[in-house]
Amino acid sequence: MHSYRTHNCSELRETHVGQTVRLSGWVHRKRDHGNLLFVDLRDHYGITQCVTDVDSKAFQAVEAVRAESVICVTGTVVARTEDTVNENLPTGRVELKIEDFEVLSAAQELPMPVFGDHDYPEDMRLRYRFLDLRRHKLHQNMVLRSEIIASIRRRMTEQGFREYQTPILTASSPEGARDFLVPSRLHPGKFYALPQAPQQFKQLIMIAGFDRYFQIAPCFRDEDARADRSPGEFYQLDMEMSFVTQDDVFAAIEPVLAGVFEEFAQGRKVTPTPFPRIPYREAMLKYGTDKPDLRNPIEIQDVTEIFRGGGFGLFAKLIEGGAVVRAIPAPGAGALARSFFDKMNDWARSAGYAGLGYINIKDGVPGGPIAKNLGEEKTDLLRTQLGLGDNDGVFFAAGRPGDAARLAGMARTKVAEELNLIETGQFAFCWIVDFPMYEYDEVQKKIDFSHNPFSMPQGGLEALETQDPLDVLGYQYDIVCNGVELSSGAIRNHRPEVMYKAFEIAGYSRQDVETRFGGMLNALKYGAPPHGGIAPGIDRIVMLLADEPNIREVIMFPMNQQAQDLMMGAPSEVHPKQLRELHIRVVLPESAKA
RNA sequence: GGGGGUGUAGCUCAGUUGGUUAGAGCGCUGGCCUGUCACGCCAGAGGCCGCGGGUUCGAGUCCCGUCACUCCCGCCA
Repeated sequence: MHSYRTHNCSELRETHVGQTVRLSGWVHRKRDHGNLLFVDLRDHYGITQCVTDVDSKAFQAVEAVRAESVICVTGTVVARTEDTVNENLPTGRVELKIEDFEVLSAAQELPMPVFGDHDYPEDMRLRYRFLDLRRHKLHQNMVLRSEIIASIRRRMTEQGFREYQTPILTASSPEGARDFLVPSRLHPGKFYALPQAPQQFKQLIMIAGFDRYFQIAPCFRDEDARADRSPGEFYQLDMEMSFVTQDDVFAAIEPVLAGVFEEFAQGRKVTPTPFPRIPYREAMLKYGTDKPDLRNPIEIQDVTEIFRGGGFGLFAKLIEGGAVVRAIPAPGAGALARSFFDKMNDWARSAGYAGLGYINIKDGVPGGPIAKNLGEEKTDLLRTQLGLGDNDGVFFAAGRPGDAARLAGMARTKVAEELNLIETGQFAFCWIVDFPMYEYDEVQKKIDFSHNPFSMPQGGLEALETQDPLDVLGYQYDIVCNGVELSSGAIRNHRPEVMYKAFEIAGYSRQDVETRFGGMLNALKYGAPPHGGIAPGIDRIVMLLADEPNIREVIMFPMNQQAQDLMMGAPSEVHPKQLRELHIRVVLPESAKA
């Protein structure tokens, strides 16, 4: 007989009755009746009930073992009587009568029970991650993550993509996020950087003629965390392809994403391909964001012209100064108490905005200060344009176009949440396309890239030379699911003369471009295929499919919000000898010295 | 760097307008229990009320500061 097990803890059935078997696993739960004792034995696969009584020589030892100890039990599989069958367990029609018992590894008293579905403080869960990972939900999330990644690999490979590895130690890139730096021992004073993404490498792979690349790629960015953004490191399905247009990239990645989501949807609906494509400017107007949640049925409309020169003085005056007014319909809210509208206004003010105006229509009669001052005729115009019913409400966000759109977008989400309008149980995908190449940087008072500077401008060199830079669009796209930005992508700029011009508009000289991106630029001068790609975030895909609100729930060993690994104790101080080897001297900030 | 929330037993939480001895459930320890599967019953141990200062006759409760965790803004081409 095998030293540890003949079966796993999810295998035994009535067909095994009478056999002598051996199981190993963790003591999930004990139920001690004094002279009769049940042990739920758990492993990765499942749970099997083991039983012993006072007549057994193993009884005392089993009674003494603590939960989460690892044990090995040998005994006979017996059928349970009809009244003691547990239909909730796949193994619930049988149990193991313990004849031999061994403790393979005793557990101390637990800081955090594994059994049950209690909530525990996150710092404790992270410090004892190995215990938390034993718990069913988290354990299943990790299995799901593995299956999703396997499915992605299969789907990419079936489409002719090949997986290639790219360096982890590379050069610091001058654009983008803060780099993690690694000091060089052999080259005093010089540093490697961990890749923020394999962006330049995958373009070089295309230039090297490999045609279709993908990688489940680790990416490192030294930026602050969010609930959907783990600090430090994350994974992307990084992909790139040659001789393609934007539509070709969509056609390649859509079936992979749709396929993976359908495979793991468990009854939830998935947007059929092709996914809707929404131009950036339309998204900003209708949804107030470039990552709209299309499960939310509310659409924002511009109502500036109705308020222009009208009876509601505050808005009319703002409009004179260049402001716009955006309307956010709130279906059915008109019948709600005034406190609902006041609460929304308070919420907007607490978010740092001047406030949120409203009209509440009750039994066909518009109420509130805006309706009163605007007058009946214009209020009717609003009702017609927005299609408001007899008991609907509407909120107004007024301000500079960017601010008004942002507030309207947040209000759209807030209203839908408050009114319970978001249709759950589905994955609503869309592409956001036609991002502008440039935007005006109010702080630096100059034109700057709004997204990826390596994207190909629509219209190419001619567009850059003849159009207002702020009107130039890029072959640049995002894919969004349920309001979560899964990825940005682009058709790349593979022509050096277009790149020089694109950077010139943003204020970079030829010399600047060569200094900063010499390697890439050089490669483009020796025959580069037109190419493009995208890099959907793996962690966020798993988060959506696992229906988890926090990215740490789908990462095996995550860091906390302060980018610390509480289990391993990272980051940590190092021995002075290590610093000397690396030619590093630590200069602490004043605040850390005390 | 900034704003919000939380911090009471190992864990989850309650604790009234400031009032005498800070409670419950789970877990832990001991006892009883031969069909449980959230087993049950009895008893017990376990508290710098995050930390520091202040107001007060009196602070878990009020004020100021600080620390930790978390959510958000900035940041993330």
